Amino acid sequence: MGQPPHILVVDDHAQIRESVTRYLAKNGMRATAAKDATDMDAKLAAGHFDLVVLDVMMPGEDGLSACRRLAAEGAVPVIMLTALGEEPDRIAGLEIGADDYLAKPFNPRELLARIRSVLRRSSRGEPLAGKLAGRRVRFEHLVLDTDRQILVDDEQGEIPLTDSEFRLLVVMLERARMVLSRDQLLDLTAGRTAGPLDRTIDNQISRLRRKIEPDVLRPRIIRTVRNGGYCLATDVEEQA
Amino acid sequence: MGQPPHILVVDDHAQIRESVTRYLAKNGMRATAAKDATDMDAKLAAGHFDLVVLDVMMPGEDGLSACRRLAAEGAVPVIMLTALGEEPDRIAGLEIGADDYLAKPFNPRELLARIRSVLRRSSRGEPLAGKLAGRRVRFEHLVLDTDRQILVDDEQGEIPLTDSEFRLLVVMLERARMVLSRDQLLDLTAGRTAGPLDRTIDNQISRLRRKIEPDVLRPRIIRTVRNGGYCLATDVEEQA
DNA sequence: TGGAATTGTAGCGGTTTGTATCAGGCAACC
DNA sequence: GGTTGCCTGATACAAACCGCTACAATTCCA
Repeated sequence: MGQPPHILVVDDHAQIRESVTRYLAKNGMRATAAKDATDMDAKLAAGHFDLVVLDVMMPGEDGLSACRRLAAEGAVPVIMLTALGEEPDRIAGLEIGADDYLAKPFNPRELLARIRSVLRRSSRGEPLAGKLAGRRVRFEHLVLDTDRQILVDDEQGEIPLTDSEFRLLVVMLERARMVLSRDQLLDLTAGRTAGPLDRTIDNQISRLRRKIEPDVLRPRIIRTVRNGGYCLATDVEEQA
Repeated sequence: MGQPPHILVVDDHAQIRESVTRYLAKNGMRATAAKDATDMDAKLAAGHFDLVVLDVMMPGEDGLSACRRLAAEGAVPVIMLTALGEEPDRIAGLEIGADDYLAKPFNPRELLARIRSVLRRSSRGEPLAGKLAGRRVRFEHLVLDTDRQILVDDEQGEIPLTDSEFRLLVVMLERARMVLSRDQLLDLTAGRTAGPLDRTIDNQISRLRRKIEPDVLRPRIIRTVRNGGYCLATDVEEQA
């Protein structure tokens, strides 16, 4: 793993969130906190995570229900935290698709060990193009072929994309019409966090625009949001 | 899962062996018992198992030691049974490479849930379950005959593969659409870890591409992921 | 044991990508 | 309306990465 793994901690108790994220950060991981299932969904959409630590008891959507959703999607492994410690609940957690669980109160060291264990198991690579792997999608006058990593222009034919152009485009297509900050884009495409003078994303956007915008001086597909980031301002539809 | 999973239960107490194997059999699994590490090795060599349930405390070779061996080999997932229930030991079990553990005395239903959880986890990333052996698979314009270690091109006929080309191709076919780092590939094909200037995998990819890519200059089947590794970007289907 | 095939190592060169820098544009404020 | 300051677009350059060839080491087999 080139980058330290990124963990999302979901718990409604602020104190637990903070102590856990701090402990994980101290032990060489990146940790982000979410306060409920809605927050979790937002964070998952906005960044890249290698594992989710999920509390069972939460206001709003239940932890078990949230876990079931994540497991069905299969994109990210889950460790459940249960305050009950009762067998039926513990078993329910596993049967629902959690990769592991831990009874509260727990030893942080043990949580860390379990996270490492689950990560080791699921350390095989992620799919290249995310949910778009193996598909072809159309937007405006272009069709992206994710297998061949090329764009097909309705008139001009094939346009090859470099790796970073391709990753950036895939990330934006998966989040069409959402405003994505440079930080988010850098996290999603390269899995790293930006330095203070980082113009990497600006540069890549510029290069990508040259390949997809009919009029580079007045970009329509990738719109700039001043002080916000960038936004793919077009509809995306799947192609047979 | 076509076949019911086959579980090997290793414990020196005859009573536990029997009750566990009986319980697993009643719940749709095949279960076999072994009374110590030596017996375990014999059973593993004689047949195929999907998971090993391993007691920590055993006469002869220690359970932790046996677990370390199995984990190093990486062929089969392990669930440890510990009579102690003490944290330090539990953590040691995970750090040694066990996929999960359970403290005695345990609820058989929970053991079953954990077995299912680990099996689900370890089968998720292996679409063909590593059991490409003895099968024939098709991808793009090629059919790989694993028995003869030969590719059959739809038009050009048979293409022989060297050992390392074959191993590399099998590993990638088993993980189609996943991005595999050079480290992972070297580990999976040769069982060793890469040095700092190791270009072995690049070289083997290059040689393999020459045999399978219609246009070597623009590879379509095995794609390079800059800073990531390689990815087999095509569907793989089993052939009768 | 000798020769052929296979596999690992070294190095060159092209491509891609991150960083630095400058120029233009938008907004706020006087 | 002009000016100032920040933000973004574009260019240039340097470093990193990867493909390929050539060669050395190893293995395999007769």
